[in-house]
Amino acid sequence: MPKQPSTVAPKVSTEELILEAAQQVFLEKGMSGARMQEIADRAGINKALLHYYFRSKEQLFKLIVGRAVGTLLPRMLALLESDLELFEKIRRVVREYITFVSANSFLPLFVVNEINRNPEFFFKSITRKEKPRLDAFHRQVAEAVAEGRIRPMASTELLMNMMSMAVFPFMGKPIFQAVLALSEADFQVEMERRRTEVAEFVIRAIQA
Amino acid sequence: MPKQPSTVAPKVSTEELILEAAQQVFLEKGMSGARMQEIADRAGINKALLHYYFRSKEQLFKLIVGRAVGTLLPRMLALLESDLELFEKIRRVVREYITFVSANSFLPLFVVNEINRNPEFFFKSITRKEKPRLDAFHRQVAEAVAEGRIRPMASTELLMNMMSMAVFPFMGKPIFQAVLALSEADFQVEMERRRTEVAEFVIRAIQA
DNA sequence: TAATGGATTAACCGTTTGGTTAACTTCTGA
DNA sequence: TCAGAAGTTAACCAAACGGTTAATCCATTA
Repeated sequence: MPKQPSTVAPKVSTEELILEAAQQVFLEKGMSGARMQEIADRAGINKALLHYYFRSKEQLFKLIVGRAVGTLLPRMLALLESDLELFEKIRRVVREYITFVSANSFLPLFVVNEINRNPEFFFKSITRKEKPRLDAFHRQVAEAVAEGRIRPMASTELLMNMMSMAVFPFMGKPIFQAVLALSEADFQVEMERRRTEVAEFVIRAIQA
Repeated sequence: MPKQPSTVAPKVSTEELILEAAQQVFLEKGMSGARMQEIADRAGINKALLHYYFRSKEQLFKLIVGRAVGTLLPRMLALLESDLELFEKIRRVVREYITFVSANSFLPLFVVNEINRNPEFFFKSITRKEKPRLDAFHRQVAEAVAEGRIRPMASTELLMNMMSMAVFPFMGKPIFQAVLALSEADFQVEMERRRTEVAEFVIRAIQA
């Protein structure tokens, strides 16, 4: 038998331990700031064992980046391409994205950083699978404009606005906290409110 | 005489050369990714001379961060605290911010990174000068709400939305380019449009 | 139970990196 | 004109770092 989960120790595999530790360290410090020794320490293993499982720092890093991008982008694209009614879609997209980012607040900055630092790698890794065409979303917006349900507006602009308002406050959290004098609790309350308010803000801005 | 600008060589001071080179390298690679040797090379000088002017990498880095934060934040706060009429203020803030970030597109990501990596240092460095109270802006929004000129809306939310839409598209540029299939020229056209459109988007969303 | 192969470790290695030293050059002012 | 200060350099150093080696541990199985 390949696994015999003891009743006392949950016994997480060493590989998972490493990946978890690597994710922590890379998200906190970035590629160049991360240290293989620290990853080993947090995983509770030897540094040599790290190279035994993942040949090099770069390989391990690319794996973590792939995981991070893979949990952020598909989530967004799938909802945008669903066949929900436009306003309902806006509400769902904003709500789900803010909820997810709330629980993974270091992820967006990490992903944005790495994609800016190494765009070619990113381009390849997403076009390798299916090219993320937002045809349905573009069409949906164009139709809503044509039917006069919303004001003339490019779907690209709409998308940028939604995503910006959903994600950026988490990246700029310390800045907003300082400038707006928000405590930790204040900030969380604010983000909780945005979960619904951002969508309504967008809808008011676009409806005819 | 302290300076005798030759007619042939403009003769930039070594210190400025270093700061310029350091800014380039730090913005591109971050603190841990930057190399003192590369900064020296780009400044066209010896590495020892770098330490002669700026004792350590950390000191040089803090200087660059200070300069970066100092060119981003005051610009925003001053306009927000000016006594322009609210809608006009929104138009001006968005326009000026997008224009500035267009010309310094690496700066926001750098600043956001560093502030997240080292929030205490940032908090100190801005509260040391005058504390950035946005009293005028908060009051202005509250009044506009009371007078029924705009819908009930917290000024914090309004500020976050404006700033997010102005800044984030530049940080997420490669992502948006990939997902929306935008060429370099397409992207620039889009940003040019946003220079005015974002403000109108905000105004439509908030007006009663 | 002995052999096999994967898992794990301590010790080590070569390179890179931030920083220093000591000497040399250039500038400045008395 | 010349002495001292400021500017600049090549060579060097110790620490940190990613990565390797060779030996040991340990579970499986024949």
